[in-house]
Amino acid sequence: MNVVSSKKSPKRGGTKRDDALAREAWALFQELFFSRFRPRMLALWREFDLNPPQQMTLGLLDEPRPMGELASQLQCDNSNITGIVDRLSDRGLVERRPSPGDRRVKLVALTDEGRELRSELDRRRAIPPDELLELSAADQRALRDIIGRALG
Amino acid sequence: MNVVSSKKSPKRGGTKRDDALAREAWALFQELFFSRFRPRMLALWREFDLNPPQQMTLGLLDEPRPMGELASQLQCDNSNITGIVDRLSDRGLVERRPSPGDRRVKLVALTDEGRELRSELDRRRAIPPDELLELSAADQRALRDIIGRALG
DNA sequence: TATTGTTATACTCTATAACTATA
DNA sequence: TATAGTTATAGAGTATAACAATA
Repeated sequence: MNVVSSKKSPKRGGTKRDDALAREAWALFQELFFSRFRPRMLALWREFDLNPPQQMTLGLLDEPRPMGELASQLQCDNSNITGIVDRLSDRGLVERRPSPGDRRVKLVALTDEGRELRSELDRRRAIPPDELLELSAADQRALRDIIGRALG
Repeated sequence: MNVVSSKKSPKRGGTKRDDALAREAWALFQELFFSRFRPRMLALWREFDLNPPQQMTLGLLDEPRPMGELASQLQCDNSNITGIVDRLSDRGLVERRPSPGDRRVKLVALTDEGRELRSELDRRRAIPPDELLELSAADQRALRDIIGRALG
């Protein structure tokens, strides 16, 4: 993942294509994520015996959601969700419910057990990695504010 | 992925567990990655007909590497690499070579075609997302510097 | 004996197409 | 006719265990 651009900005600054700074920031962002944060996340999910789509599905179930909405959030076909929800359901973490308005729709909801697991997962997910904890308070604040602006 | 902590810092500041800023930064970092950057990456990989492990494997092949090293970088079992490399090899993107020092070891190397695809992939991966391009130059610079410090 | 990579097996994810029950 | 979810099928990722070749 060594995609750091070493290109320098042009002599006449402020032009339309002067994206050298953004390229450097993006390269470092990717390196930080893939080399440090991603392995940590995978380990956490494994600890809860969840693979990525299962983890993502639980993460979406703040409230009951239709199968189709889960599919679009997971960027996969409707048919995949059937199996994913089947397996979470076999573990007693989620259940299917009828939808009041449309009898074709099934809502997926957390069970009590699923809610417990999801809470513990949220608690653990919210703990910042050492790389962020070791930054100065000023850096932490600036990072928070900049990412907030990036999110619009 | 709504894991933003709303906890405020304690009255007597500077204590050991005062990590509220880091928690906020981390929550926003995760939201930015999962809701904006990850879908973009998946789309790019799909454009090249690569799934995540294949994309990761090509990304590691700056130079020829033993199967076992690929396995440890991908955090999967040795046996999985056999199939992943088989399929990349069937597409003519990589090849197995003997290792000079140890006849048990096989080195995986990019073919010419693999090198071309990998270069194009790197070029596309290096293009910053709009969320970063639209930040002010000051924010881009600060982000680059802070992430650089986080990486140590 | 230990290690590298493969094979065999089983389970899960993923996409496509055909099907059902609703709308 | 169109839509939501399922089933059937096939290809790919993943883990475990057993294995061959080599160290």
